[in-house]
Amino acid sequence: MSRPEVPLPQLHAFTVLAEELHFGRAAARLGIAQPPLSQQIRRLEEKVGHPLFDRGSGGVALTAAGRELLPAAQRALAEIDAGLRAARSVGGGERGVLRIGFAASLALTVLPDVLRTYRRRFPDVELDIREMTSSPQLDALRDGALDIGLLREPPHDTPEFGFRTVLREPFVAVLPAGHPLASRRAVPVAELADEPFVLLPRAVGPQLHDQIVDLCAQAGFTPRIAQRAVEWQTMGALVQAGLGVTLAPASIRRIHLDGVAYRRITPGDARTRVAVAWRRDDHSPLVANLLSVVGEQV
Amino acid sequence: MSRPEVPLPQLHAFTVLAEELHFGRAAARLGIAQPPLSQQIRRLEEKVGHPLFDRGSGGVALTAAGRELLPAAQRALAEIDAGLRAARSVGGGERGVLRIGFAASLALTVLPDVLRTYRRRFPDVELDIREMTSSPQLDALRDGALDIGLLREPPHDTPEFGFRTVLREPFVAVLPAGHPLASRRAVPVAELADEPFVLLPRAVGPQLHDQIVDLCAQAGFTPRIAQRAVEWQTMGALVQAGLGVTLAPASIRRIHLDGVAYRRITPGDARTRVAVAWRRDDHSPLVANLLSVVGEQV
DNA sequence: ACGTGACATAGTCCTAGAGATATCAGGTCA
DNA sequence: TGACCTGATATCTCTAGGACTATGTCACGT
Repeated sequence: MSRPEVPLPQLHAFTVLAEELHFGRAAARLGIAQPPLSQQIRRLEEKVGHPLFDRGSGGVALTAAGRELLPAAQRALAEIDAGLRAARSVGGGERGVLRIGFAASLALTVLPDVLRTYRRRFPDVELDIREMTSSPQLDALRDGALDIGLLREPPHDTPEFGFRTVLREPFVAVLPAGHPLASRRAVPVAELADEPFVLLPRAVGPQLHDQIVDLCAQAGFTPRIAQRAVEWQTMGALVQAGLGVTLAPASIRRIHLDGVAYRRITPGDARTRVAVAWRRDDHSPLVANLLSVVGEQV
Repeated sequence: MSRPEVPLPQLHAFTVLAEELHFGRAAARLGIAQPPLSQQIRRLEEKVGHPLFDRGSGGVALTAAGRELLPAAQRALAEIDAGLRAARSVGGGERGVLRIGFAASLALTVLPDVLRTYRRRFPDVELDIREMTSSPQLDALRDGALDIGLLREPPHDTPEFGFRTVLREPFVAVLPAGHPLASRRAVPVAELADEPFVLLPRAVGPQLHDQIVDLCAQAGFTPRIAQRAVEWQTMGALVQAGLGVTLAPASIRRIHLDGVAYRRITPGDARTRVAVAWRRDDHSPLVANLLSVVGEQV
């Protein structure tokens, strides 16, 4: 493809004149006077090397050469138009694919909230959502397999990534409804010392796991872990069945289960932090938009 | 389709840079220095409203918006390129459709000569060739159903049409080989006075028909027409079968038939004129080219 | 620390394109 | 024949685009 020979405005003028077949009307449609239009056409004809219109008495008509050029010119103009529109919509983050990783513990709380808001603002963005634990999320972000991570307790010594806190939530005690402690408004953590615990496997979320264990340690005991479960629903079911109790982020309340009680704990100052993560050198508008949506929401 | 927003050179620079992914090399390919290329890209990005390239360390890469725009820009440039080429080839008469009408009597002589030469020079022109008698040819030319006519004895009071003589040929006598006159080198027309004649129907070619009858009249007789035939081959066969003689344009000699003799006539000064005809206000390059080919050939 | 490669920025120049107004020329039709 | 429509010409102005050279900045490798 060599350098362009003809300016686009001339091709545009050409197509309009080809439609109108009348210099005056075509010029009006182009918003210019008639003489400049005559010039544009003449220039174009000079560059093509042949007349494109027959200006005989009885009006203006396309020549064979003009009929040959017209569809090409129309397609080219349409291509550019569509291409610019597409580039703008993608560039503005209105369209595209956004790959989001999320920690399992957010599946029922933060994730749907964020997605709902984002989809309402950017309905044409395709969302590719994958459940992943924290460190694989960061790995995937690093090598570009992921655009956004949604995780708990982000590390803070990583200038490579940006983090924005979405939620800081306290912990609650999860008890069988019939448990004696369930009659209290708030449960002192120390009182759970002798209870069997249901907990997530450490590998699934080391930060959260350690935070819960720490809570117990601060209350003066090491939890006896009777059962492990990955999903919060499963964990709820285990508690319901009386296999143990647990401490969990407060958003677990959204899982309503008969026979399971959620109670504040004392001390109640511990918080688990949920954040979105992104690669700092990723300036994709999709990411920026998601972050701004998150920002509004918080 | 509204007025063009971006100049083509910018799109061209964009596609080249997208291929090279290196400002220096792309500029070299474009035959310009690097700074102007940077400017072009910057201007384009401003008009699009979003960056098209990521200039991070580690080289230049297309952004999502750039990836969106690239194929459209390439297609548009290719369209224009192809469109211009097509228009030029059609405009130069290198390509297109040329509709030619011809009189039956030229089917074996002038027509193939003209067509052969023309096809060699303009192999991409599609030829639409139809046998037509003279006046329908002129009618068809008039209302644009035909581009070129090839006929005998064109009328001369028609400023509407142009005519160019292709051939002026004498008449010959067509005789059975065994006929006494066939032993002569030249046949006086007057000697044919008592012979039965084979002639074309007047409606098929009034000018030629009348010219032959006139030849006889000048020799002092009115031909007795024993048989009519439209095609020259048929006429030859009739002569061969001894049903009569005839006078015909000399190019009929090209039809070699055993048992048929062609002889000069005396007086030998009568000529029949073959001409190409075209509409004077038709400036099609196809027509012009055909005329110039005919001009060279004569 | 220093050179080098790669791209951006600044400042300047030139030209082609696009626009306007005023006027001319060739039809058509009343 | 003269008014009118249509397109072409002539002339002028202005601007944006495209080009250059020189210089700056930043990251990277020795």
